[in-house]
Amino acid sequence: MTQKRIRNMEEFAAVSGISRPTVSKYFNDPDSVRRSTRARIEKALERYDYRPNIFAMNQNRKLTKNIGIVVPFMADPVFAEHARNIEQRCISAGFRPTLYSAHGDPALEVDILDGLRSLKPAGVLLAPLGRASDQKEIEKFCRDVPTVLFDSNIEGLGEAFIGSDNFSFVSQTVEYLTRTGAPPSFFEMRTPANPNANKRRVAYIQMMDRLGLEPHIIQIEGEGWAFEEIGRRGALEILRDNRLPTDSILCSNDRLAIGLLSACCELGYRVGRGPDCNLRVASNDDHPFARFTCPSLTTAAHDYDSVSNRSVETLFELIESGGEFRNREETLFPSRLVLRNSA
Amino acid sequence: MTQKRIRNMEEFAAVSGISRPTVSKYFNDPDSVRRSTRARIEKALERYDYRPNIFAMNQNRKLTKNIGIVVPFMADPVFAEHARNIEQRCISAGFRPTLYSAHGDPALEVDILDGLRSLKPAGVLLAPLGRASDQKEIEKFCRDVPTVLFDSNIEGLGEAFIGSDNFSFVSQTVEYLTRTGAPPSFFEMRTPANPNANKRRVAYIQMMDRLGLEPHIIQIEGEGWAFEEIGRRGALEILRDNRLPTDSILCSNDRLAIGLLSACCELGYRVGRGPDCNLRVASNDDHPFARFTCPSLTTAAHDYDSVSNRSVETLFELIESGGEFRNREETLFPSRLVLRNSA
DNA sequence: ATATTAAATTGACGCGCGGAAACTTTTAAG
DNA sequence: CTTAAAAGTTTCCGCGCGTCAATTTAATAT
Repeated sequence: MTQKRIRNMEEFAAVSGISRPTVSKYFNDPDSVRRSTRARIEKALERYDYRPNIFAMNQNRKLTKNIGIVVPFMADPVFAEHARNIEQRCISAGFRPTLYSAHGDPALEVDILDGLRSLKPAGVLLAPLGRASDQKEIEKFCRDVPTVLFDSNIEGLGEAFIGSDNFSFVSQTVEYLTRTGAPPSFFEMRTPANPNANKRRVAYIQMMDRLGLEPHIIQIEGEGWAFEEIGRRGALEILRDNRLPTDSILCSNDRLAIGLLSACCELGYRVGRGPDCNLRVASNDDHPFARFTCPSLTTAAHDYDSVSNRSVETLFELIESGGEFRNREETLFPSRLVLRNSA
Repeated sequence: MTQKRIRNMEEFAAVSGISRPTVSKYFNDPDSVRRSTRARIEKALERYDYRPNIFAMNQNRKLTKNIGIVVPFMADPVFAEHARNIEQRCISAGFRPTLYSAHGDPALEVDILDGLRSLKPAGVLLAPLGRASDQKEIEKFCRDVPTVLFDSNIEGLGEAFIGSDNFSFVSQTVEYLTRTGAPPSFFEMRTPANPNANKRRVAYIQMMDRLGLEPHIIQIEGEGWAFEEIGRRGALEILRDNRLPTDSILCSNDRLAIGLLSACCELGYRVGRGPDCNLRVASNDDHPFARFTCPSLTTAAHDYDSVSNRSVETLFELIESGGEFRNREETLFPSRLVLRNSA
């Protein structure tokens, strides 16, 4: 089938009967050449499996087709899902996405951005670690590379932010819990890694005020990204010491809730809204595993698809408009309450 | 601090007082130059933040410092953990790892390998999808690129395989369950995506035979990588139809077990080894969430660290020995039984 | 048919680096 | 102090492609 191996664009241009500069144009943008020549090139492409040397391509190009996707913690399935969505969309748009995880480590996050810079990416989608992030370094990076932040906002960084509306989350869960039973305490880490956590606490207080109820916040200790274990340990203490004012608890996020449910299980608490239950647990995120906890977790769901879709769209707009927006827009998507069995 | 921006290696060589070819040697291998010159270069490196153009570097080099890491499904925290380990080790060895997930899609797996090929990687660590993988394409890839398989073996593919000893898993869980109670049924997918699943079934039968017990295999329907949901649906049927010969069940893997526990919770089964329990559930893998299920999951744990460490070491050996081994070795690590509360 | 415009060709240069050859300097060994 | 080996320097070429200017060819309009 393949008569001879094509070594470079020169040779490929020869066998396709088109000049090399035109072939080069084609690979940069297939629509930039006439339909007839495009057809000829693609016919040749079928017979000879040539692809331009990616290193030589990117060497001189001002802008590559590379896109960096950086998430804070890949072992969290939420980010794996986001990554999958974003990756696919980038690929279909003709870009070359590369996925990175900071694995919860701010130094690694900086290293990733550093390495990314030398890939001359057309743009970067960054879900930062948050509080732990080295903001100065990220700011430096954003000056050099068109960057869209998602999931976790850092004021002023990046050309845009796309995330979820934390108030929408907490207001719905608080409203539901108070309407159907006792008002909830708020269960969170004392020093949360993620800025969304702070907004959720504020939203909780605001909602309780609005309902004329006394907010009650339980802050547990723990550093790092092992939220389940932190939630479990914290919950064991809380439950043993009987520090809950009511039978209702709202977790800042699902991973903490998973840990809390695990603690409930250990201590023999019955979680749910049945008459024989002694605790109601709700949470925020709709983690992929929230469906499979015991009992299944009532939670406010991210609009994952919208967030990742809009993130990608925004990045494309950013790239097309030369890497800068006039003003930094923050897009927030509301949540959807998912009623399951835990509350 | 930085007097002027360094544009290329030529300029950097000038300011460091070393000739360009020597500087080039340094960047290929810092130990290949004299200590004194290395010191001079690194002193210059502190004052000027120059780094060689990665595209120009890789263009002519026969072998790059790139390493590809391909996992079948990143939303499975097991692979996220593996990836983290492997990434770090590659970086400290001076390589440039890039992480890819096939997201359960065989076509994407092939695309990833295809894209990887054009990165001229020094080597690739591949955890294949398994049954669904396009074996011919993977074979082609392995001919071009030094590849080490891990986690999931495909007979004859890659220069080596590093994984876990499935017999070690199942023998321990079966032995434990039979020693402490009724012999277990084996709960698995009828068409498992992963080849380890088949080996586990065989091991189960073998162990039951050895103990003079009748094996009982429950095969549930379901395609894809949403194991938890598949396990849950399957378990709901099994439990409703009362198709369990004993009160003991061994799941092929933890993700199925998580689904099964979820079903148990829904149907009000009490899982555990207490006198008031009506089901014992054990499993294999020690998934990061196995600690947090209700009840916590008794399972045979992968020696994750050993597998990922040995995989990386093997790949490095492979790279140093020119990309080929005399014979394909398969290294299997035994499991460790983790007793928790589900059995 | 001719004028106009769009697209392709020709020929050439440059990107930043790897690598080789021939030569010079430094280092270590006797 | 001599000598050979090791390391560094100079000079050059090539990698594969982007890109540009000048030119020719093809498509579209008048």
